[in-house]
Amino acid sequence: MPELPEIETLCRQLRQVIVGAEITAACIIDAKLGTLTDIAGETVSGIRRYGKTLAIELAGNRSLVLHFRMTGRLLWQHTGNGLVPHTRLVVSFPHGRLSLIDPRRFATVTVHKKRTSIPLGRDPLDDGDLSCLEEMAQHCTPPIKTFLMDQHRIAGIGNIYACEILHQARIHPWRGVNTLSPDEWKGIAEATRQTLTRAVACRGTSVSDWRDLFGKQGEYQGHLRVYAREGAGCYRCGEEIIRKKLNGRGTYYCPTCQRSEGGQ
DNA sequence: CCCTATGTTCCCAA
DNA sequence: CTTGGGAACATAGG
Repeated sequence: MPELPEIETLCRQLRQVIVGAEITAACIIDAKLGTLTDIAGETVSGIRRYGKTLAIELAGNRSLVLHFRMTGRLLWQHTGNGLVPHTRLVVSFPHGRLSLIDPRRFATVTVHKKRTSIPLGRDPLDDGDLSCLEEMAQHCTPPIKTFLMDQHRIAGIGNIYACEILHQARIHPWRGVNTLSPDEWKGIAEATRQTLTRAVACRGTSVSDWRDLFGKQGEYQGHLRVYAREGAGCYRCGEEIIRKKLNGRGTYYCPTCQRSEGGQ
């Protein structure tokens, strides 16, 4: 579920709520998550994001590292009501508690020592300069959409935003990366920066499960131009939006706006 | 029963 | 060795 804009939303909201606070207890509800070394008594010193990975940094130079996979999310509650369905982990603070909710149970939680070093590619928001992408692409041939979603190259783009970025840049998802011109790369970099920035401003995309830290839906679903719009008209040219599979993922695009050689 | 789902990793074949 | 595809993970919803 959550891609870069959704994790960034959680990051910003968590900074307002738990930085400087002391963890009073951490309770694993779903044994599949494994066991957490004791973090009770630790103070939260900061929140960081690495692509789609979220790290809650602790003063004792460890961090709680979360990956939400498909359906994971976090919920902050001031009051100690009953657990909402699918709660897998609860971290308690004096002024409220943080729950990890995850119907499909793919999410992971680990405690890392010191500064987490996670082998990920460049962050499209933190490192504004994406000109390195063109260079990386010279030595490989995958379709541009596959390339954008490869977390070791650029970290944070998933299926929804890959589709949206390529529509904005007017590039066909199947286009081989080694066939793109410098101008097209500029367009992709710009579309990436703009799409992700706007999605963050909207607190993410709630097409199904996604909710922010306080249980509220995001608003970017109202701005989607191709994702989940199969058969509907392209807002730019009126053509019907197509959906085909690429690497097993539903891939939405406009066959007119995103026409190009080398594609299906 | 069928298919789909915002992610990642592993296995196997070419 | 590399690349690409599919399955697996587990669950809900249409």
